[in-house]
Amino acid sequence: MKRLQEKLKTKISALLGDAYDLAGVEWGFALPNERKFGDLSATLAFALAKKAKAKPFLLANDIAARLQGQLDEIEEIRVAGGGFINFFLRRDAFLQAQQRDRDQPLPPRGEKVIVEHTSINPNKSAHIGHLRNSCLGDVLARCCRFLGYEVEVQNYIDDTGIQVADVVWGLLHYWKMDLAAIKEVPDLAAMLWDLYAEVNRLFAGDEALAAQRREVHKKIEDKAAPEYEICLHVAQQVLLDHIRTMERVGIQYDLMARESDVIALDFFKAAAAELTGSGVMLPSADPEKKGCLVIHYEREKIEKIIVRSNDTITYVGKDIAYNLWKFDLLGRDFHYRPFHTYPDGHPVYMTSSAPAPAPPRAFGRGDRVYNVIDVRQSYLQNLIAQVLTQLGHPAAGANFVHFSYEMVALTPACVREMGLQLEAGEESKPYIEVSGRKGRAVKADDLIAMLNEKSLREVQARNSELGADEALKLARAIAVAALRYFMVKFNLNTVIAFDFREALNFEGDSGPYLQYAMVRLNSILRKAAAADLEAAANAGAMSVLPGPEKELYWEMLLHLSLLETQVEYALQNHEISSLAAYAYGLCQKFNHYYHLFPMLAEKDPVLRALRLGLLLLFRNKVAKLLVLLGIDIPERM
RNA sequence: GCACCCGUAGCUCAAAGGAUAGAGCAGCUGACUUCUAAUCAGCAGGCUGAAGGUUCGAGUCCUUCCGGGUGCGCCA
Repeated sequence: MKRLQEKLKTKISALLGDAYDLAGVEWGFALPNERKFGDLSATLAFALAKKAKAKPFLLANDIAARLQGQLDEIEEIRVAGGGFINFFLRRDAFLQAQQRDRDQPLPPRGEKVIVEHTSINPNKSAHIGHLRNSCLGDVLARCCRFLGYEVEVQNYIDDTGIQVADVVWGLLHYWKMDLAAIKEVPDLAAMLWDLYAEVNRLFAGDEALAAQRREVHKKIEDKAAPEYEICLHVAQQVLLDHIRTMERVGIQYDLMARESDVIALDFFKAAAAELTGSGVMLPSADPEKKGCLVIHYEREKIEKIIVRSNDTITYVGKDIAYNLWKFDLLGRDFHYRPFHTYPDGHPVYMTSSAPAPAPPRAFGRGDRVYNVIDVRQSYLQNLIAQVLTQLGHPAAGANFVHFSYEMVALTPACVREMGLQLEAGEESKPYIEVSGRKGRAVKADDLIAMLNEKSLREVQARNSELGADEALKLARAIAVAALRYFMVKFNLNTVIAFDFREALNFEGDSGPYLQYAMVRLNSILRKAAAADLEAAANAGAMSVLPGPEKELYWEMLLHLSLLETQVEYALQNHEISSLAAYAYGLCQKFNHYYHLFPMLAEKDPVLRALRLGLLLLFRNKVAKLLVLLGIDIPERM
């Protein structure tokens, strides 16, 4: 469909070139929401009318008359709605083209995209807020791959920050554990979840304890025993826990980039030379920030401290260096070591500061960078984009994308439901932000467990003859679909006020609905094959279909043809949710069609072949779409 | 104070400046002896927070106001 639209636009521009001055006129095609307005609608007359100060309706009529009969793909052109030029496609030709081209992959783009997502502090289990991040990032990466980009997924591990020191202090001085005892803990991340919340409560009211925490942080930075070893162990174990959690929902990484390596390899020193040399980073003129090096943030006219008066580097400073590296603009590289291998054989590498054999593929060197980070970090992300441009890298500045999304929050009712305390004044709030620090969040593993449990009950109720292992496997696939769909179905700037009932929904606008449609469709195609009713990829001419069915058939065909366009739209407009909506709409259309027209029982072989041919095309397109959403299609449901 | 986001059906959300603002959930009717009812068909539910403006056309863009949220630290 995308190629067809481009082709038509070129032809139309050529045909009208003599009569109209199209230079600078912005116009395009849209799919009218009702088929009576045609298959493609052009707003050309409106755009032209604005420029020529003429009546859109008259212009549209003239244009339509000039184009009539000139375009091979078009059956008819009509003018409606005061100036819309509506095109009706030649349906049989379109059907044949769709069936012919359905397995053509998109050509490689020759560009590398780096997607950073997840990036959870390695000091506690992941929660639902992190799941939104990872699901969005994962679908984003899959879309880029689908569109022909080389994709590298990075997960940034802040293993040196104060939050890790928090739990190290807690383990060592509050729970009085030593390294050996800590290594014995089976589910460290979940245990630290509670510890992290508890120590933060303690620190809040006690300056002496807070000082102890800073002391622990300093010992970690100085690599002092046993703090440093405990820190390393904690960060590694928690990271493995995160990897396990995300793997459960089908999310994988290529590279774990550690902040400790950014520091150890002096990345900032290289960045600082550039920043100072170009005058982007300056000593602060503010007496309160005496001795600090700052960058002026133009958008809000404030200064951001990059180097503190004690010469230590702030988080932004490290992040600037790291992002320069992503674009290969730093002149330095990490070392790399294999870290983990997924069951499917996919390896994950970890950065390292110690020299190591070169990995089989080069990391970094991105042409475009997506940082999937919630909207609350916009200020810092915008600052980084500004700095890239100021350092003389406008291309990098333009290709540095903060893939920003709103937070996941809990409703006060949800907080109470979990047996947690509400603070003063929170009862009347619409929602309360999730916080690992306060221990106020739904743990990712807990939510997945609830989904698995509910899913298993549903599976057993419907498939009593299924073995326990099979049922469990099926239940998990359904749970993952429900979770992933829920996490991406909202617009990015919609705050998700988390609700157990909605997250656990398997009906209607949900992941399992999509799976169910595909399972049903596959079942029909399986039975068709068994009954020697060959489903032909080239099923004939749809013009032989009777009226109402023809319209439904066409509706599905037309929308199926939009897959590539939809993925490009989702990427360009940062609306992953539009893909979920697209998938849902397609499956709704299929279910509707299914209930009206029999496939296997149809006696007329011509009709049957047409219907089965549509199912083949549907399976082809929607299977690709569900891969993008990370939703598996089970054998049965 | 400065910057950003949101306000649409009872609830949760869609709507790519376009044609009659759509879904799901909840409610009510109906459809399994027929390709899987995790489905489908139907009913009901709306002055898109308010007022101005721009436009052939505004839920969408601009201005102001009202109501909510977030960010702005020598934390990360």
